[in-house]
Amino acid sequence: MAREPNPNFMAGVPELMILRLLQEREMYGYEIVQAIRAETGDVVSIGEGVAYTVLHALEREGALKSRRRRVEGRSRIYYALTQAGLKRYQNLAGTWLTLARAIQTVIKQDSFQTFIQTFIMGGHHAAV
Amino acid sequence: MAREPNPNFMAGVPELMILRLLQEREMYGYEIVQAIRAETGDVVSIGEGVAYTVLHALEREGALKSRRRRVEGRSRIYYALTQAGLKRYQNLAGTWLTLARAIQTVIKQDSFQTFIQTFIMGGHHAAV
DNA sequence: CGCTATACCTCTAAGTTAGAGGTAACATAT
DNA sequence: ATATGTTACCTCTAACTTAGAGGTATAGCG
Repeated sequence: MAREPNPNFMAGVPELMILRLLQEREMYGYEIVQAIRAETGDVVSIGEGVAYTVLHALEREGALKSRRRRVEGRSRIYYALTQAGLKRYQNLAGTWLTLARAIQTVIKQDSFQTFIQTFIMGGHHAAV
Repeated sequence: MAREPNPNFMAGVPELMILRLLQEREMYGYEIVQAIRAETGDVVSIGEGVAYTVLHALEREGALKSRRRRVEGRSRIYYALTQAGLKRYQNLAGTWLTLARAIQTVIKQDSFQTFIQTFIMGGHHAAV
């Protein structure tokens, strides 16, 4: 039960990513976790525990609805966006775009340091 | 003691913003809170409680050092980055740039919805 | 049969944040 | 002098998010 110092770089990102995916098509938990990694090139990687927690919370709040399906002999719980869920995604996405822009602007003001980060030190990974 | 549902859109943003400012010059808590609002055009607005909590934590961890100064008859506690603090800022900034870029890319894939958010619904504000 | 991958789930510890609350000094206006 | 407002510091709690460990069960393959 040794716990890392936990950087905890962000909040709401898992939810945002999940809503983003479900806005396109119905998906199941396990699939969502893999898809987020694939979509962001591993920049964002959420654990299964977080994924299911978020999915359950969103369903409880009416943003998602689920149905059990048997596909290729496997039992899966597919989640789909409700109208409320779509609205929630649009709000979250809007807020994040604004925030992401603001942060980039502010941080990039030290261009020397950005140069180093981007071209010399290379990429970064955020374990969500 | 009525509590809002707490959107809690992000984590680490207050720390990032504070380090960013102190990387330029020595500042005091109250000043930092105003500066963040000004710098981001109110997109990011951290409460005093959060600001002082973060400042104290960062000092405890050796990322900042403080000194009490009397300026214009007012007693202020000025915080400055240490070497460790600078390093910490550079790491955090790098991670956030990458994250912000990834999120923007992913979200902007639904361009219709982005169009609406950006040009029709207008800006968003995030209370951190 | 044992192994791996799929697929679901729960729990705890640690962390962040909002917001309410509080103190004190100074500045200006009444 | 007193009131009000601003500056400037601080603490506390409740709510929430997250990481990570742990657990179950089924399917497919060698």
